[in-house]
Amino acid sequence: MHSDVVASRSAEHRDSRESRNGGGPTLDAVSLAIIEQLQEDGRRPYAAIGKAVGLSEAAVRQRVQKLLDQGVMQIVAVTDPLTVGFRRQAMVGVNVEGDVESVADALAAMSECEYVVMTAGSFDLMVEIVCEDDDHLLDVINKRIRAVPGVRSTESFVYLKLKKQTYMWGTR
Amino acid sequence: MHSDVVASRSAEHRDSRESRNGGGPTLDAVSLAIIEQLQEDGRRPYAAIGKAVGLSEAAVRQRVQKLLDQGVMQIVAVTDPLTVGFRRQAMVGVNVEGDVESVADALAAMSECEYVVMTAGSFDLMVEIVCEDDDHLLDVINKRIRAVPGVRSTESFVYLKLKKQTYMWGTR
DNA sequence: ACTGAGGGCTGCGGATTTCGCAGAAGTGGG
DNA sequence: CCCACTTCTGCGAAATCCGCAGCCCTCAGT
Repeated sequence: MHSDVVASRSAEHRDSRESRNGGGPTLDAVSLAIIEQLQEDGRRPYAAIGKAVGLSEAAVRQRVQKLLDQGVMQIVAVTDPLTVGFRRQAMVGVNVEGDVESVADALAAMSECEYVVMTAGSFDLMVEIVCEDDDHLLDVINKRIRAVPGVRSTESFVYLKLKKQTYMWGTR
Repeated sequence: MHSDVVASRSAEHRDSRESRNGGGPTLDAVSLAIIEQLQEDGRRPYAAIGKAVGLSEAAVRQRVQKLLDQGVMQIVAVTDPLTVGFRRQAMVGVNVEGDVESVADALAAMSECEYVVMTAGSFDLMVEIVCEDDDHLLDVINKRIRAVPGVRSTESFVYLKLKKQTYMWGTR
């Protein structure tokens, strides 16, 4: 049933990942399998996960705790704020002059920013923001974000409808 | 400790939400409080949640189950794919001629699309895609997405570094 | 006003899961 | 070879999850 995962565990000490990113902890095939289990159901019991990946309940528990401590993953409830019904959302593309990373940090410090990513392309930064209402949204975009030193320009995309939201990569 | 939440539960039968979105179930203050608890820790025991929101363990369990069944929220493990180390990601802005929603559905059906949202602004759709490697990314953007009927043009923003990723709205 | 249906909450056992710890097994450095 | 370190296993105790029966409240219908 799960012999493939078990076999790969002892066969490979380290896989080829981790080489490109700067500082991420190494993940073996078993931890990946555990993460996939928890992507399907964040409350799945450790014993069930252990059966699926070929480990004891206690071992799964240790690895999950370490993954959480290291910040590799987090187990949380996610919702569509628009469905929940009380927020205005937008994606904002940002162009920066000077140090992009410091601007990204400044934006990430804002509580309204839920998602900040550095990109290649006609924007240097993409930022997802969540607001109370239209006034709040306007304030955040035109006052707060544009006020950050180094922000040259912004372009906003107000959310009309969220069509898909998954966290199942690696499971397909 | 939690008297504010308890008081508000009996004080208001329904709050003013749900009016703007098309079909989302109504959420009262207690369900919101439960969701906030699970946004902090998706594995928090029902009894602890009940103590925080002023409900019995069984009642919390019923509500959580209903929220999951209704699709209002999901409890999952989330990671930064770049930290995990084995994917290429990009945000793609899409312009559409004709029916935007049908194009959105077509893109949402693709397994590489993790996030699809209809927007107002210079893009009709924003799509986040997750790929194996650069070749896969190129293939998805230039062949698969552009091949969808109604797609007029696309613009890509390859992810360089994810700076922030939270699910804590409503908790601040 | 009475009644019956429906939804939601509580309390309570029994089954299951989580938790902490001690011991075993594998690994690398001195 | 031995020691320090890490990781896995097994197991009992404590906590949690789960299903169920009963109660309360609301709301239509008569």
